[in-house]
Amino acid sequence: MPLDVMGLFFFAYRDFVGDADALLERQGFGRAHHRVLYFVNLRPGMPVADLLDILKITKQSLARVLRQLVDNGYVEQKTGETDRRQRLLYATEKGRGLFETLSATQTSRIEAAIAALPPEGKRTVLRFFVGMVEPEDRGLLDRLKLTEEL
Amino acid sequence: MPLDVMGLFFFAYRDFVGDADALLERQGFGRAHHRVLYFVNLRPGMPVADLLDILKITKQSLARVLRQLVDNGYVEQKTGETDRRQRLLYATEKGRGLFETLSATQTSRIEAAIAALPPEGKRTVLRFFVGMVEPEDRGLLDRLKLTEEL
DNA sequence: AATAAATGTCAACAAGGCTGACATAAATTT
DNA sequence: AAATTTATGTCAGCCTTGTTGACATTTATT
Repeated sequence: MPLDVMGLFFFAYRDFVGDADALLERQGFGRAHHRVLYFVNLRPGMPVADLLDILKITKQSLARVLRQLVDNGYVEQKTGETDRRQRLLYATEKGRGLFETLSATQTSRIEAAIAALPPEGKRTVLRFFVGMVEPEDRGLLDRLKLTEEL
Repeated sequence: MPLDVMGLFFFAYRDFVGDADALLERQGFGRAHHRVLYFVNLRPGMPVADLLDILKITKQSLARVLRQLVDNGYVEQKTGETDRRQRLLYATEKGRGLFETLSATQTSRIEAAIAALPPEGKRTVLRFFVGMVEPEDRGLLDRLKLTEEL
């Protein structure tokens, strides 16, 4: 059993998400807000349904977090042009700023970890991650343009 | 910004921990119970303080989860021999069985992901994980013997 | 004998998951 | 045109698993 992979995966993720926690708390936000900010920054104009699919949470859970982000001016919703039922999500200038602040420590942690690897290290790690994702969701990774280095 | 690493890390961890969720629910347990089972299986005889340090949660949070595991016969506590204040944690036969059931799908997912990598792939991934962990906790990884393949 | 350490316990609270029910506007189908 | 489906929102209540603070017990250390 690859117990070492399981354990190190746990520790690595624990410290990866922990980076932003102190900063988030100052805004009265939590990890759920961070995840939304990440995806809204990554692909501006994403409809609510896509975000639900990605986060694999219920619309009621998302609604709570999203409302706080909208009310505080970090995210804005625009009616879709082709389908006017959709609410497309965009980070505001303020939202992009917060996301960059939250990402700063995560970025240096990731870059340092990759810099210590052999030449093809980053590609190998990314391929491992893709391999861990449910096959039916791998197309989503492509659509989000997360697999362009592979 | 290594946005791709952040995103793929999220998806990979989401599906990794998701594997056990359905099985856990049948026992009335959650992810917190799984984490405890993992470490107690990995290093039997671990004192409570070490587990608190690893999980980075409060003793009150751990106590609730631990009590359920003990009450249901998955974990047992033995008084430490050298220091009789300690309660050393051991998985029972039942606890080891549940852990193996929970790990089965995770194990195949990990092994498939690694099999698709180049020869040194597993080492590279493990080194990345270690690099993501807080330097002050890397000694703990060694003590848990999670870094033996490196 | 006094203090510190390892653990447990009670109580109250918060974040962020969940379900179920219902509402509205816009698109699609019949 | 009417009926249905889709995308989204909202209200209400529940659960797990985090949190803090206070206090108790047993054992080790000073």
